[in-house]
Amino acid sequence: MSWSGKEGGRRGYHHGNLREALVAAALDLIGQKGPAGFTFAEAARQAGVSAAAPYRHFRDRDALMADVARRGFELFAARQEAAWDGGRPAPLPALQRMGAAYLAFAREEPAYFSAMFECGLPPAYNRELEEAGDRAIAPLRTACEAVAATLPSEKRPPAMMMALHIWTQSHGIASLFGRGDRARRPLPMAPEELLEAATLIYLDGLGLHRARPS
Amino acid sequence: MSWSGKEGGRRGYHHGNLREALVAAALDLIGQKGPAGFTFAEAARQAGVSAAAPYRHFRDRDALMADVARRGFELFAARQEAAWDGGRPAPLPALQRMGAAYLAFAREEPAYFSAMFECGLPPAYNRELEEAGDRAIAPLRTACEAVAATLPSEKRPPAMMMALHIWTQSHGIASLFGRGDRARRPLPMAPEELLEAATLIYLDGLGLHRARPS
DNA sequence: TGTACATCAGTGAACGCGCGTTCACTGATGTAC
DNA sequence: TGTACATCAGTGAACGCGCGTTCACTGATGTAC
Repeated sequence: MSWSGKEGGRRGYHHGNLREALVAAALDLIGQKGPAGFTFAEAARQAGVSAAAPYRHFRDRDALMADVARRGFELFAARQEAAWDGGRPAPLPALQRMGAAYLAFAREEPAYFSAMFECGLPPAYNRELEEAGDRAIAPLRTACEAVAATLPSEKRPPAMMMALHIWTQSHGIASLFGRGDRARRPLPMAPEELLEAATLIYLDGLGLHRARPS
Repeated sequence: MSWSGKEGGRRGYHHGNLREALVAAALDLIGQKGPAGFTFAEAARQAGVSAAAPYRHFRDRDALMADVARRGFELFAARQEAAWDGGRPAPLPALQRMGAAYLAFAREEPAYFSAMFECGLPPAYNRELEEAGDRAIAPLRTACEAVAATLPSEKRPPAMMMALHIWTQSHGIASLFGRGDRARRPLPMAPEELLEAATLIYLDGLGLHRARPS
């Protein structure tokens, strides 16, 4: 990332990759001070350009924020997809991996996480953001369909409801106890354990029979 | 609330109840523009005093924010307590009422809700805030103990784990889909239904036998 | 009941600051011929 | 290969603004006697 500005990567009058550098700077600032403590001017400074330069690439601060959030959703979706890994070796452990991946994302990418969920912009700020947000839940939905298919058909729940249940459960744990920034609350156990137990109990309630650890 | 300033409630040189008026103004501003869009100066203006006056009552902006959050936790705890209502007529429906109360709080008091969970202050900003936050989960813990007591003792889960599962599930639904402000996401059903279904399935998974609506 | 006085909760002016945004401009790039 | 030129991505100075915070101050309150 020689264009991020911090390493003095300017190559002359033209920056070369200012758009990317601004995103990197925004991410860095959001990570340090939260979504509220990030300003257009400081992102420019960190990228090594004048305060007017960002206007060539983003309409305003919100537009940059939305782009960061959009990228966050894309990255998140890719991580979820990777965790699912086609449901190998079996849907249940793969689904559990997705839960762990959710928490890992919140911990390791707190800047993306808060841009996605706590930046104050409406989820439908623009079409790109809205669609990225929708796409981000798709892998979980797919996974829930596969898990639901292993249930007896007469008590098979709607996959979308399952996905929403697991999504909101993961999100609640991540945003209260699993985040990587200073808003994290103390918890007498690992967030991963809390989520894994919740998911197992939930799936039990759906009739998924399995060996339960005593 | 004649002291809130908006109705011109000043009674003379001394405000009379500036502390409360500042809290009311903060709440109003947070509700309108989110935690980030609330400033000390504007709270003073809304309370009808000079910008220097708030310093007689709060060390700085964060201290006022923390006080709003603390009051939010107190109010929330009272609402949860009321919803539980001693577990009448039975623990399960009373627990369900608490879930509904969680969502109702998020919807009806979005300003308190975001001050409590999204203001950017650490949960242990000061002792008062930390303790109020801890007290806020107590009613749910009590409820979970009562529900757990109805389970066969050999598979009775730790009440604290149950409470954390239900808390985080409620919180995830509330903060993604159930909030009363513009950060709310669309959902193809009522958040209350989503939460109620999740709780029933979860309790089923814990072995709580009940008539399941087909 | 009246007066003196300590205490307190406000004022308002001032300060430095950083932000967002606009503007005419200019240096660099790349393309047509 | 060289030159002219259009386009583009930057500059830097300027603007108005609102914020946070400090300061010496002053008006109101309430209490002791």
